[in-house]
Amino acid sequence: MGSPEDDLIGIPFPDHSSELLSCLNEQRRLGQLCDLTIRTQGIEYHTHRAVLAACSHYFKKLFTEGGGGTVMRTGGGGAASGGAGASVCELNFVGPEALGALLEFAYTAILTTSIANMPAVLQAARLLEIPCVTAACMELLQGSGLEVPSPDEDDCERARQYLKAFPTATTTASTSGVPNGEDSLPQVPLLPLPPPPSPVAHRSCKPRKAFLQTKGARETHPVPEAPTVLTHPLTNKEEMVGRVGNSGGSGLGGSYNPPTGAASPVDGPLNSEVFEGEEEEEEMVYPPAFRLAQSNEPSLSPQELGSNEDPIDPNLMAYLSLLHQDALAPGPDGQNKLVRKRNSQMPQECPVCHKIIHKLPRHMRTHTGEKPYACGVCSIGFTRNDKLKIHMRKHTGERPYSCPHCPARFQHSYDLKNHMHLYTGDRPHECHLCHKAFAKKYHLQRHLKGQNCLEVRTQGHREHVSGQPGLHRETLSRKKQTNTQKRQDGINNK
DNA sequence: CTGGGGATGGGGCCC
DNA sequence: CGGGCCCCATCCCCA
Repeated sequence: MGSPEDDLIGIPFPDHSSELLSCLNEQRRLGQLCDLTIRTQGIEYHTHRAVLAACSHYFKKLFTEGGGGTVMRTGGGGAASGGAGASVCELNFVGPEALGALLEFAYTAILTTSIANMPAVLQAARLLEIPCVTAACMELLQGSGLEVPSPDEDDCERARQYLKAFPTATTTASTSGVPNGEDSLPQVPLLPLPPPPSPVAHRSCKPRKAFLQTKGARETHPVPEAPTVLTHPLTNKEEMVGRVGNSGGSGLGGSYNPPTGAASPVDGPLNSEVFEGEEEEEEMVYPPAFRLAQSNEPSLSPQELGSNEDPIDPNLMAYLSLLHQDALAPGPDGQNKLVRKRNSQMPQECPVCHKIIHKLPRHMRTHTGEKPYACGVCSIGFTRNDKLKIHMRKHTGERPYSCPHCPARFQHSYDLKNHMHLYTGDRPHECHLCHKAFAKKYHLQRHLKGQNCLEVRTQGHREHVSGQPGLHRETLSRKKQTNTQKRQDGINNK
């Protein structure tokens, strides 16, 4: 009998985690199985405790160290009925926009927010103890030359107090789950609420405001801080908005669409900070992915550009946001533009994978998933025109690379090069263990990876031989002989 | 298991 | 600064 490890196989399902998250997000959108309602400044969000606890240390403490676990049982009965009867958290120390963005992040791994709202999101991420978001926001703000706000002590204290008071704070919500007035929700003894302006509003955002004004790209939308548009194509926001029939909100809360039917967060206190005198909506310069999503080009749908199954790298979002900023950069500053232009011609470090790339825009399409060049025959999309051109050879039958020694013709130059190995006898890829040589590197890799190399097998056994009595040296040597014989036969046949 | 062709993706370089 | 080409890597399929 072998060891237990011999009997166990592990079958990976790489998509499982993303699909799981996607399902949870769907449940959240439909209000299904939600066992918690978060309320902040009159806005309610239905959500799942487990998801929050998995993302946020604060929520984890809230639900596990406090009395949340026991309370949850009281509200658990309603969970299956679509969130009715779920527990309610009052988190008035976090603004609705920031909370919406963080919830979106928790369920999609995509942080969708505006540069202007970034400080509020940062503060919320700090309070809720979501380190990766905190780090990403700080990096983005620093990279943008914006002020990184220091933690708000008042909010921190309120968060702490809420954490302490939580065991007695949660209870069942109204059966409807809809904020249909001030139903008798027990309130957590919190510090006095600040006046309506959200944390965003009362923070030192004047420089940012001026910054955005000089960008001249803020608009007359009801939301003073539209989410960074660059994130739109990379989340399936349009689809989501469309599905719930909310055509109005482009803000974070609006995109989240809390299923309560309550006033959209876009109508929140932030509106008090509507920028004045910015009536003209300038044409925004979007990154290619967004242009595609906006246009009628046939290649990409928003889902293809980025879906829940394909969460965008935070660094990519930062890059896109910076692109967006560049697009909004003040025109008269010719020098800055010159610098940017020159930089764009030089090899640049990819903000996502950190490789040095000569043609960064082209490279970025590999991260955004943009495939603007679609085959007219089979509709396959390509990131580059030259790839489409090569692909078209498949349909046209064109084989421009012909072998000088035989009638063989190839679609790809590299295939011809591989083919030429036949005549040169060149086998440049040699196994360093068994010294078997291969014409193609991949064959060597397959040789090693597939445990085809006798030496790999042998070494592997030497390493585990003490723990694996089931295999004997005798067997190994027999196999070795067989393989050697086979190789000899092959050579002789040739 | 190996060899060969096909297909696709990505980077560098030149124009 | 994008288009086009070349080269390379990787994977798949099939004999």
